[in-house]
Amino acid sequence: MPYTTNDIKRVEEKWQAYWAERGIFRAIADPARKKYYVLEMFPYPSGKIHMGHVRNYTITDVIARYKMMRGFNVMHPMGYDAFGQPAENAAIKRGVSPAEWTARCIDDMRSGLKRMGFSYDWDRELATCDAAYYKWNQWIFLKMAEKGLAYKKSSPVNWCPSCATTLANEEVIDGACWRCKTAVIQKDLDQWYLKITHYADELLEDLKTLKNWPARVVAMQENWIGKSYGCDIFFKVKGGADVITVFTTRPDTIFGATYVTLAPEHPLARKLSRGTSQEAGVAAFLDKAAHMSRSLRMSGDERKEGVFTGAYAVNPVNGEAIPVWIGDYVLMAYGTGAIMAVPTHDQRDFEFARAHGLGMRVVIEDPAHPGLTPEQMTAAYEGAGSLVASAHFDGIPHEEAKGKIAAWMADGGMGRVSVHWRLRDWLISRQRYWGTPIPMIYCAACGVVPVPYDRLPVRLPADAPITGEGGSPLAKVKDFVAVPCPRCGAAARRETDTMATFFDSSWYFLRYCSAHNDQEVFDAKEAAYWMPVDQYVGGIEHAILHLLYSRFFTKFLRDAGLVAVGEPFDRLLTQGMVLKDGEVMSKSRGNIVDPDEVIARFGADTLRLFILFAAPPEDQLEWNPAGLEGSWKFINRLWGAVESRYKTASPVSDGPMDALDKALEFERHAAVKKVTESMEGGFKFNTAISGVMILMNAVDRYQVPAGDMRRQALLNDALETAVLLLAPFIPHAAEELWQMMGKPGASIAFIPWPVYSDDRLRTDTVRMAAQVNGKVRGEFEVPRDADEAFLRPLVLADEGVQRHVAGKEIRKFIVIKNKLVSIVV
RNA sequence: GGGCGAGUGGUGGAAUGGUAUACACGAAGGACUUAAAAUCCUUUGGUCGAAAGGCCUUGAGGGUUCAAUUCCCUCCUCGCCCACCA
Repeated sequence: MPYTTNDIKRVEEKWQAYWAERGIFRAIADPARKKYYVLEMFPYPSGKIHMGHVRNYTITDVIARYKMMRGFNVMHPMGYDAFGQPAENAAIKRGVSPAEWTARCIDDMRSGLKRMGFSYDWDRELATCDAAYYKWNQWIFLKMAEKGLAYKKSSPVNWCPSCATTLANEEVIDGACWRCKTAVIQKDLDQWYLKITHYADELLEDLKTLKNWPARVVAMQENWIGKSYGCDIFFKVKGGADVITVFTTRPDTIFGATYVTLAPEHPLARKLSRGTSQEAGVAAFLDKAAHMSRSLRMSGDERKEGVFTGAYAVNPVNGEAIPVWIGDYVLMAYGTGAIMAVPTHDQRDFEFARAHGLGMRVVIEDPAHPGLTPEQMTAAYEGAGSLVASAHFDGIPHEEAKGKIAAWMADGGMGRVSVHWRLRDWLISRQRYWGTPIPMIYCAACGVVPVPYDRLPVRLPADAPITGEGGSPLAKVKDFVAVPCPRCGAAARRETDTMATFFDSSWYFLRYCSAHNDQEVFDAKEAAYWMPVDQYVGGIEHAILHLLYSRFFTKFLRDAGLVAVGEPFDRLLTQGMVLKDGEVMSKSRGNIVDPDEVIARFGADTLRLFILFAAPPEDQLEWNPAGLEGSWKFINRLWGAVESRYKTASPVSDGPMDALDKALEFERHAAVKKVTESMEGGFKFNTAISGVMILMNAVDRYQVPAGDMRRQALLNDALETAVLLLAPFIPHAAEELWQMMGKPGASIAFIPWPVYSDDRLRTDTVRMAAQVNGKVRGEFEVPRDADEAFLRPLVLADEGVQRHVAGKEIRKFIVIKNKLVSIVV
């Protein structure tokens, strides 16, 4: 009678095969039906699925199945983000080709996913390493190049010496490679970029429309895009023609500028020192800075390194000549690579000035310390105040002064209002093998020539030597490199770098709409129906990179006329991590639990139920073997109840319901309401499941005398409702139980979601509490909607209430209908 | 340094102004059993009390309110993200 391990295996395999054979979850665009596109972040196939995947995809699967029952035409696809470095590492370590290794990992993952019973439309399965997919990466790249949004330039790039490749800014974490943690250094290279900054304003503005994204993800993207309003101010170099343009967000402090600082990479840094006594010192400093890794240079805390150039710059607002320094705390890549230093009102400038004995002048008065002199200061004053020592701007509050001074400088040609962004263009060239070849050709006569569209894909050669040491493996494949120029026919050579893999994942959600179209990047009609993704689910670690790039690609493809929407993901849910013993479950920590072992013992339904019940989806989830057994026990109880108490001989209700019947009906409707509201109000699966547990507790209490058809019918209803409500969570058991109940239909996934009626939840009497001075002193069973006239004598007669009211004056008697009365004495 | 979030029983968690601790796990006691497992029943925030009942309790302190886990202020702790971004 209990649901044994053998039952589980039999039932789960049976329904997985059934779903696959019947194509139950195949999605077909149908304009007559309302669509729902539910998507998880596709996995990198590095082996078998792990608990993080299981959690992510279980969440998505419940949403998909719930929406099916709500009548939506649901698309729920799956694929593999299959290019990337681990495949190359495997090639080096185990001598197996990346293609072969990846194919094997994909097979492992697919079978793991199938064992979980996910409702995928497997017909849409894709892998980014297939030429049928990456051909369209190349196509998109060429389209971007046509619009000037993909371009090549030489510039200092982040270089990981260990991976021997370039990294995007987004891939540099704390100055180190996001993958191997090696310190990243700066290196000049000729590389391909995507002009994401073209969309900076829109990427920022449209964040406001993403009302169903977690606020923190929106905030993170906002910070990342980093729009700053301020001024560019022109400082002429004394005794020369050069002009140093600085960027500041604090034009109100211009009268307090006591020196100018250049980034070490600034074009004037070396030039200005020439012929001065500082020349040798500057050269030494610049050499040192150039060879230092970014993380080392940025780790200087308060020890700000710098050197005087020997030159002076003229402050345009007062004609004062102030020294020009070079400082390692100024970044070439942000603003103009030069700043005006106001040590009294900027902590970094303050520290630099103190370290190098530079001048200071107070220009914003701290209301708490009027008349403060620089000598008395122990830190910069960055707060609010009015201007002093600032010519005719004295006395103006500093916020107001910003605009006034900016306008005044602009009028006088001293500066201009400006906006600077933190966001930089996206470097996509990688000196790697296992990625999409960049479809460009270099011809001595014609220059950089795109591969013609009709010659795509540029296939990745199977035989590149992968050593992991420096340079692009493709450069060593002669047959690949040598190519006639498409324009003049002369001997030319191919680009041998491949694309960053984030390129692949920036549009895969569009490819799913017509996954096997070999004529177009995707079918515009299909995309028009399915897009945007209604619900996207994935890890917070993709809050910036993947989501920002996907938004960028969607805007580009919209401008290219291929898709109507400008934002790809309507709702976003970031699921929490899976922990064990308080630490993130990971292979390197050696604290992983293998989903397959759990499935073998308890089944996929139990695993799903545990993961969903143990915590809300956004929260961290602590792995708990006892909780797992609890979930198994609950499925067992349900199984046992249906098996032993459900009667299929279609009993009909006869006679009016008594109090016990009404109580069961109440619980049944309450459960439907609770689960429905938990789903609609942000997918609170844990409370949804607890709602069904409460119903099952009521079922257990409900006795059906033999032959009592009315009660049997009500019990049947309750059990059917419980099975339906649980169908998205434990689909295998639900299908089996539904079948045991003799119910028709191809799958429980398409049985309409149960409805509840508020009438059934409205009881004749309600329990009310009585508070005296805010403390509960009594409880009453009273008729619904009882008013003060009814309640007052009743409540005041109560012994418990009397104890606290007797002999005191009743000041207030407040009735909150059907909830409580509050007495103040 | 900046931003965002969190802090509730032994544990995971519930409640978003109205009876704090739903639901589950764990624990204790009991039934069944030769025994164990499974299952079922009872109890389970702390504290004082024989009991009735009282007092305390949602990180700490204050405030608003008849009523605060929920709103406001101050502080503490933890987590995540960003960070010499001018």
